Amino acid sequence: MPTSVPLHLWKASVGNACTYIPRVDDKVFYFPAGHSELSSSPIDIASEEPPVSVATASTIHCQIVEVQLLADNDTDEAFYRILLQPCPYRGPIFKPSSAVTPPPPPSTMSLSWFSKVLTQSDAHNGGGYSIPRACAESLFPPLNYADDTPLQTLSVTDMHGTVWEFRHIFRGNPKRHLLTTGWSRFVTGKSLTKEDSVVFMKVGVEEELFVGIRRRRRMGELRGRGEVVNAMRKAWAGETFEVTYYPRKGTLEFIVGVDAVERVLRERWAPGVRVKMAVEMEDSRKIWVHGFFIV
Amino acid sequence: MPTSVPLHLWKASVGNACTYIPRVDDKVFYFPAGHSELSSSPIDIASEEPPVSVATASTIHCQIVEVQLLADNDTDEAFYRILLQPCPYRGPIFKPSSAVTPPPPPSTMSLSWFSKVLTQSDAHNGGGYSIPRACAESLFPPLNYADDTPLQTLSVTDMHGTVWEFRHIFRGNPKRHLLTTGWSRFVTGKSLTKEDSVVFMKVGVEEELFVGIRRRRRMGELRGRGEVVNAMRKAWAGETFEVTYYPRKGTLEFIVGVDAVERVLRERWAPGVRVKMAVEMEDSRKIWVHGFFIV
DNA sequence: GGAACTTGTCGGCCTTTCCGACAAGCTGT
DNA sequence: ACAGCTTGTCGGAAAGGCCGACAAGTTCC
Repeated sequence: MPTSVPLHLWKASVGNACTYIPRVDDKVFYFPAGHSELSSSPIDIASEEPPVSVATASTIHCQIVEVQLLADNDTDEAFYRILLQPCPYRGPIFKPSSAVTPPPPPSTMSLSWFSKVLTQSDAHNGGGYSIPRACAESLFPPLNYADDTPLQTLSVTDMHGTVWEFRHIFRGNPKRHLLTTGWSRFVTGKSLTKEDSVVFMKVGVEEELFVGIRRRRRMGELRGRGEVVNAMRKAWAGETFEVTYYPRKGTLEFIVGVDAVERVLRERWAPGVRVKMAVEMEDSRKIWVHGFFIV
Repeated sequence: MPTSVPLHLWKASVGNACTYIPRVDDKVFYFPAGHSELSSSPIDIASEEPPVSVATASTIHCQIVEVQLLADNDTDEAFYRILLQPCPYRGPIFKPSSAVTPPPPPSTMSLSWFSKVLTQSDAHNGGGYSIPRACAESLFPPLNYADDTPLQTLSVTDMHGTVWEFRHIFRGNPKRHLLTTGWSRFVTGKSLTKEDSVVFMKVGVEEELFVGIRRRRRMGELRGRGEVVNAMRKAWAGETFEVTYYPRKGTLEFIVGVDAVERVLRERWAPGVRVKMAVEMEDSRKIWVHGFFIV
């Protein structure tokens, strides 16, 4: 029932809220404890009936059997549903360091994207949307700035294939980019509120435009208690099990690629080690962060 | 490229603007003269180069090879495109009079429909649509008339599968049925103007609602000159040819079922014969017409 | 031919949303 | 710290569209 979403759109849609993107045949670690935190009602492993003997296993090594990258029908949010087969973990396989992190297969499809957290004004007031200048200039077709008030109509496709039209105008004093006509309909249609994020994406040479949504926070991110307990039981029994995960800022990831775990071990990272890393911000800028590795 | 439309919706959509609906294997008469009238620029058969020797043939008997019932992408209008194979006409086949007009195969799918020519107010003023009482009562789900101002939201699918939502309210003094919210968007979306017709249809036990459009008149009804001449040439040469026809009030039908022609002959109708016939009006009412058969 | 009913049009008014003014906040120097 | 740029919020104004009043047109007796 949920809409299947192509990989590149799915990635841009979740942004950096999801560090690991599942692929078929990948080896991963499943963290039951993390999973149980996302249950809609608390799971007390000790008192489950019949007992969940998984309690002592902090992680379960699995291979991914099937991957579905999807968009939620109600909220438009990108999420994944995967099938996992528990299998023995035989320790890290030695690879020459040059081959340790194979570069992702080069995408033949160009994609640029820009996300913005909706302000009060964007979400309700007046019915318009302030487009960050960088977004307008890097994603949308160029306006004719010779005109008095340059404007164009944008056709943007959402994750379900529905096309939305927006009037993009450059006006006011000082001049700024705005979405006017059509924006209000989008906001009500998608039930967007103040702190939700909207992601505009430009794909390929035809420069087709897409739009994704990251919700501020929602009850929906919790999975049914039965679903979670069921997955834990099956995982422990060694049976194939299914997991649904909504990537979201601040939501624990309980499926982690083996590579990532092993890299931590290999690099001998430990609390206190100084790190410097490039972080992609919500608004697409990159910043450097200096700090200490904590856990 | 145009959308394919199921038979029952197609029928309701054209209403009585099309007396003959093509079916594969049907025997029909093709009237080149009628076809040429619908060319975008006049066809002078005498001066066509190379010559169109079809001039003397007033009708060409054909069998239908292929039928496509379609909806125009731009205007939503129902039209058909058929493939015809010219074949010799061997005269009427004798049938016992009881079998002369076989009843159409009983449809397992119920369909009711109601059409209305848009008034000035419907098409522009105020943004609402006056629903004829009979339309509201026979097609739309029953309102709760105990309420002060009964209202409901209708989901209606157009010929391309797009769903439109309309607020249906029963208000005013005297009370009347109206479409308000959503109607204006439909009018602009479909570029409807004053004399266009809108057809609401209810299908099957689930009472799904559909909407079709009959345009008031449009240049588009004329076919390309080359297309028409080409069909005429091929027909005369006995080759399979293609014909596109937009049924419209007052547009000559140049494909006529053999049955219809033969019935005229059989009944010995001639100019001056008195007739009395049931005519289905645009607004779905039936009236009796007394008059004289003219041609 | 008259009463009852149906529905097209209109002006009023409420809601939506488009607009520039202004200023807060950020960036880069 | 300051100048210049970007963009969030606001009140005014225009447009869109919902409303009942009214009356023209129709149907049914």
